[in-house]
Amino acid sequence: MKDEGGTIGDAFRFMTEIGIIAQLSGNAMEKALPDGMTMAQFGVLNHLARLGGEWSPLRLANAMQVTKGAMTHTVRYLSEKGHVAVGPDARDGRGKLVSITPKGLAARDAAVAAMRPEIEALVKAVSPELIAQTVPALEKVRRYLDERRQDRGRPTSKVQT
Amino acid sequence: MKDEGGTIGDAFRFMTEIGIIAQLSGNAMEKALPDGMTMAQFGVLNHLARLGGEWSPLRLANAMQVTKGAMTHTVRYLSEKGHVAVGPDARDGRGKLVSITPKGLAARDAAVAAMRPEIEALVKAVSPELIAQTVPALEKVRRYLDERRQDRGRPTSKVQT
DNA sequence: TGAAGATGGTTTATCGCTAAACTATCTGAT
DNA sequence: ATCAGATAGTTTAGCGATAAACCATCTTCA
Repeated sequence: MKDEGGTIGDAFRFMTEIGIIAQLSGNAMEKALPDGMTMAQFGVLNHLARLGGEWSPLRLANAMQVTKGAMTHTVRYLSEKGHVAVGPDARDGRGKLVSITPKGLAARDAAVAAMRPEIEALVKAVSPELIAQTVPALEKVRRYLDERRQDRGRPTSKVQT
Repeated sequence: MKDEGGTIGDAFRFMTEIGIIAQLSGNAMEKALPDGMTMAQFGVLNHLARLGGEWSPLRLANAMQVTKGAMTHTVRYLSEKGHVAVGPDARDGRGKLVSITPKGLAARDAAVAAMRPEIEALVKAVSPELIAQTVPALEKVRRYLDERRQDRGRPTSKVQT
C-alpha cells in the first residue's frame, strides 16, 4: 500500500473494525437471546413489532437488506415457531403477506429485555456520547453502500422502510 | 422499549448500522476481489503479508477473531490455492505452522489493488475526515467486545497481533 | 514415571448469506 | 387477446461462522 497511514489506510481500519464488531456483537446478542433466537429472526420480528401491518417477504428482504432467498428461510423459521402468520396476497397471486402474531410480539419483547443489560453494559463501558456521535457517520456510510448495491445488483426496487 | 430515543436506542441503531455495513461492504469487496477470493482468505493473507513469519492456525484464529474450526477451513483453502505453505511445528507435535508463499504475496497485492478504487470511492463520497474520526470509537467498542468474549468463552489465550 | 488435565487441530451439525436457476403469476404493448 | 418480459417466491450450491465432540500430543505434579 503506497498510502499507508493515509485515508485509504483509515478506511481499511474502519472496515476491519466494523467487520469484527458486527461478528462479535451479533454473537454476544445471540447468546443472550432466548429460545435460540438468531439476530436475523429478531430483526424481522422487531421490524414487524415496531411498524406493524402486513409485509411481503420481498419488502422485508429489502428492509433488512438481505436477498429474498435469505428472507424465505427466515420467514419459514419464524412461521414454524408461530411468531409470524403467513398468508396469500389477495391482490397478487404470486405474493404472500407476513404479519406478527401475539406470540411473536411476546417473543420480541422478551428478546429486547434479554439484550438490554448487554447493551447497557457496552454503552456504559464505552461511553454513551461516543456511540451516539458515531451513528450519523455510520448512517452515511450505510446509505452510500446501499446505493452502490442497487446500481450493481439487479433492480430489486427501492428500499422502503 | 421504555428508553426509546435514549442511549439504549442509540446503541441499538449503532449495532444495526454496523451489521448492515459489514454485510454490504464485505459483499462489495468480494465482488471486486480477483479469483473468487473471499474476505476471510484476504484477511489471513494480508495479515501474513504485513507481519511475516510463521503462524500457528490457532494464533491466526485469535488474530482474525474467529474460532479455530473456521481457521482450519480457511487455511486449507489457502493451502490448496498455493497461497500459504503449511508445515509441522518442530517444537510441538500437535501444532502446525503457516507462512505466506510468493504466490500468496502476489495474490494479496492484486487484491489490495482491486479493492483500492472501491475504497477510494467510498472515502470520497462519505468524507475522509468523518471516517478517520470514527475509527477510535470503533476500536474502543471492539476492544470491549473482545474482552467480554474472552471472559465468557473458553480461555483460548490472549490475542496477540 | 505415570496419570490427569490442558492444548492444537479437525470434524460435524446448524444457521446465515449470496448468487443463480427455476416456477408461477402479473403487466403491458401491440 | 396474446405473448414477451417483469416480478414474487423457492430452491440449490457454495462459503463463512459458531459450538461441541473428538484425537493426538504436551505438561504438570504427586
